[in-house]
Amino acid sequence: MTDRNGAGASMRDFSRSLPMALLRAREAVMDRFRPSLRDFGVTEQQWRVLRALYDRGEVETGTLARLCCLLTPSLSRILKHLEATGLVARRPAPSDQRRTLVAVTPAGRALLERRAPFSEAQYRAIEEAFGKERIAALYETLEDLHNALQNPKS
Amino acid sequence: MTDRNGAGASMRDFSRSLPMALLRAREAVMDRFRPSLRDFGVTEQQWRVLRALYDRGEVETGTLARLCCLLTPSLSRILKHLEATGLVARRPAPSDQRRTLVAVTPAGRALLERRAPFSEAQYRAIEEAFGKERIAALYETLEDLHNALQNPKS
DNA sequence: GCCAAACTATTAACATGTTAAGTAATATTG
DNA sequence: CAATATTACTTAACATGTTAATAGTTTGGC
Repeated sequence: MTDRNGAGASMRDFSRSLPMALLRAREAVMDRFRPSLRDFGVTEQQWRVLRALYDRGEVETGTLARLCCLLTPSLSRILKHLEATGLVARRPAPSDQRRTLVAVTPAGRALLERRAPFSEAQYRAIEEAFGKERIAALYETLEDLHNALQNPKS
Repeated sequence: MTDRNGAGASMRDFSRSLPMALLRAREAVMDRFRPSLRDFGVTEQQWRVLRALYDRGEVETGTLARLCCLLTPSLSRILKHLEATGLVARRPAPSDQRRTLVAVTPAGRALLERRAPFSEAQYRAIEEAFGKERIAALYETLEDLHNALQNPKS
C-alpha cells in the first residue's frame, strides 16, 4: 500500500494524468510565444483566429471555430473584438442568412506578417532544444491520438 | 509560391502549430472526462486541485499552483469556491503567516473516491484505443519536451 | 404555402486564464 | 532595530472556457 490515503482506493498517480501531461508540455511551449504575443497586443486565441483566416481566406464562423479549437461562444466574443479593432471583417453569407463569413483585413494581414518572424524564431529555438525529428514525430503522435479518440465506440 | 497570400511572407502552415497540436490532442482526451466531471459537479481545474491534495496531503498554495499548472490568481478563486463547498480547508502556516496550507476534507476525499472509477474507466478506453505502450511513450516525450524548454539559454 | 423541426450564430451566467496592482508578513541591510 | 526589499497571497480588470438559453433562418413534410 503505497498511497498515503489508504482506503485501498485504486487511484492512478497524479503524475500519470494525460490531460496534465499535455497541459504542462503546452504551457512550456506557450511560454516561448507569450512574450511576442504580448508585445503585439494580441491574445493567444486572437492570434489563432487571424492565423487561420490568413491561411484559409474567408470562412464561416462554425468552420473557423473548428479550425481554431474554439467554442462558438468564445469565437463570437473574439470576433466582436477583432472587428472592433479592424483586424477582421464579417458579412452574412449571401446564400444562407444564418451563416456569417469572416475574413482578415489588410490591417490584420499586416499584423500577422510583422509578428511572423518572431514566432518562427521561437520555433527554431524549440527545434534546436528538442530536436527537429522528435518534434515531427510528436506532431504525428498527437494527430494519431486525436484521430483515435475522435469516433468513440458509440 | 504555394501560400495563398503571396507577399513572400514565410509563414509556417497553421497545421504545423505546436500549441494547436497539443491543444487538439488535449481536447480530444478531455472530451472523454468532461461528462463525469459534469455529473459530479466539479470543473476540470477543481478536480486537479482535489486530485493533487489527495496525493500530497497538506501543501502550500504556491506549491499547489505549480502541481496543478494553475496561476495563483486562478487558484485563489478556486480555493475560495472549494472551501465554501466544504471540499478543502485552509489555514495559515504556523511558521510563516504569509503562507497558506491547504488540505482536502473528508467530504472532498469522498468525492474523489466516488469519481475515480469513472475516470479509470476512461483511461482504460483511451489505452485500448491508442495503445498502452504508445501512451507511455507519449508521457515520456511530453516530459522531455517540458524539461528541454524549462531552462532557456538565458 | 404553412408549420414544426433542425440549424447558425449570438447572448447570458458562471468559472478560469492572464497581467497588473495591492496587502500583509518576513527577510535584509545599514 | 528601523528602513527597505522581498516574498506569498489576494483582488481587480479584462479575455476566454463552458454550458444553457435565445433569436433569426432554413428545411421538410404536409
